[in-house]
Amino acid sequence: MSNSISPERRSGEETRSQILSIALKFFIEKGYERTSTRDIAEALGMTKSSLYYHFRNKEDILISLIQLRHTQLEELQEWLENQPLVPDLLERTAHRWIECTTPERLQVMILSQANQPIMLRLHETGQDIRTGFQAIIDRFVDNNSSAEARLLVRMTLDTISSALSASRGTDIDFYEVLSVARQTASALAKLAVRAKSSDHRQNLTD
Amino acid sequence: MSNSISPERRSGEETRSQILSIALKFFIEKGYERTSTRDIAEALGMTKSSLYYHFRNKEDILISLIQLRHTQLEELQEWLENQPLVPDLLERTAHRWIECTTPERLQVMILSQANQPIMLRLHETGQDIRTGFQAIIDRFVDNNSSAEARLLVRMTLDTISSALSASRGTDIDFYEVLSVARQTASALAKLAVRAKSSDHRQNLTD
DNA sequence: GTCTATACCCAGATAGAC
DNA sequence: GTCTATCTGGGTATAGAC
Repeated sequence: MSNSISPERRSGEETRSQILSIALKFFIEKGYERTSTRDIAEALGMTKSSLYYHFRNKEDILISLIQLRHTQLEELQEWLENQPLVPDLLERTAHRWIECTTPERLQVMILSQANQPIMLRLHETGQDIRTGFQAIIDRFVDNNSSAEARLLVRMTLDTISSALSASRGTDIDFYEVLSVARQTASALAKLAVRAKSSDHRQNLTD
Repeated sequence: MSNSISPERRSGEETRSQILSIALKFFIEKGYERTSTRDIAEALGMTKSSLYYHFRNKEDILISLIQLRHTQLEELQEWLENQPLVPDLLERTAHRWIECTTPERLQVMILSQANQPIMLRLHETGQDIRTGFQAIIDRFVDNNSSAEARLLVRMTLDTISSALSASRGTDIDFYEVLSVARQTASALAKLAVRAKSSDHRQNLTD
């Protein structure tokens, strides 16, 4: 994580993670578009063309950062598959997702929120977190569910994002964001479950 | 709002709003960074340098679009000043804010969410919506309030954003987003009021 | 395998003619 | 109010040094 440049040659993997680390720092500070490959390269004591040995292009660096979250999503998916579908499962799933959020992960979430055009392109090729979420959401809603119920389930699992984005520009810290995310997840889970059961009643009378 | 280009000379204000209208369309479709000034200019049958007569730079176009929302925020502020501080005022304020949201406003919200580095810079100079929100939030919380209570109030007023961002990439429509925003605003308002009164009890025992 | 030099293209922006 | 010409700087491709 150090900025100092070792005079000796770097090894491949190490250089790669140094690039990612510096890039995350710049992307958060100045934004992706306003960070030039030159900024990143110079901070590491190399030229910008060297970056192109490790990454296909600038966007590839951003995507690599964003995809660091995938492992935890897969773990959540795996855990969820083995759980029985009880009424409070949605709330427990949301809390589990919040629990495994580290400060580094929050920074990556900020990055994702700030670069939605790129997230959109990732979404089109099915490589984004949101697509991974879909599998989880499908556990809770089906084709008969109303749009409202589907949206409420998604929002229940997305309270970290909401809390994070509401906290932007304030002095509210990491733990308070997570605490509020937990509280709102519980409240929204109740709404979602209620919407779903009202869908069910609706369908019976059809 | 028409795309067709009139052969005769345009008048100043008219050209300006034509530029804004086309720019909004491109920024939503392709994103701000991937829209070139050339795209905008050619769609209007002019050259890119002509744009610089009407706007200082490309960012100025985006900022002008985003600030179209300000009027409604001021109206909300004015209304709120004349309301007595009763327990359900937060919920009613949130609903009122949701009620005055048009489809065009939602598009501008998508723009704001997608361009957070620019929003951040606007925030630093106090020109953004979030700063305007602060005055409203101050009506509900004071310096004694916990960070959690402050964040919950902010989230209560921000449910359109949350619902909108959760609906991205789905086929959920405008009215469903607003309906869910209303439901979650009511649930969050209750959490916020509860957090505030628990702060109060806390302060009494200090 | 790791990195540099260099050249290219395109986008944003400016100056000044009409 | 709009144009042409031009500048600057960033991302990219490639050849080749170590």
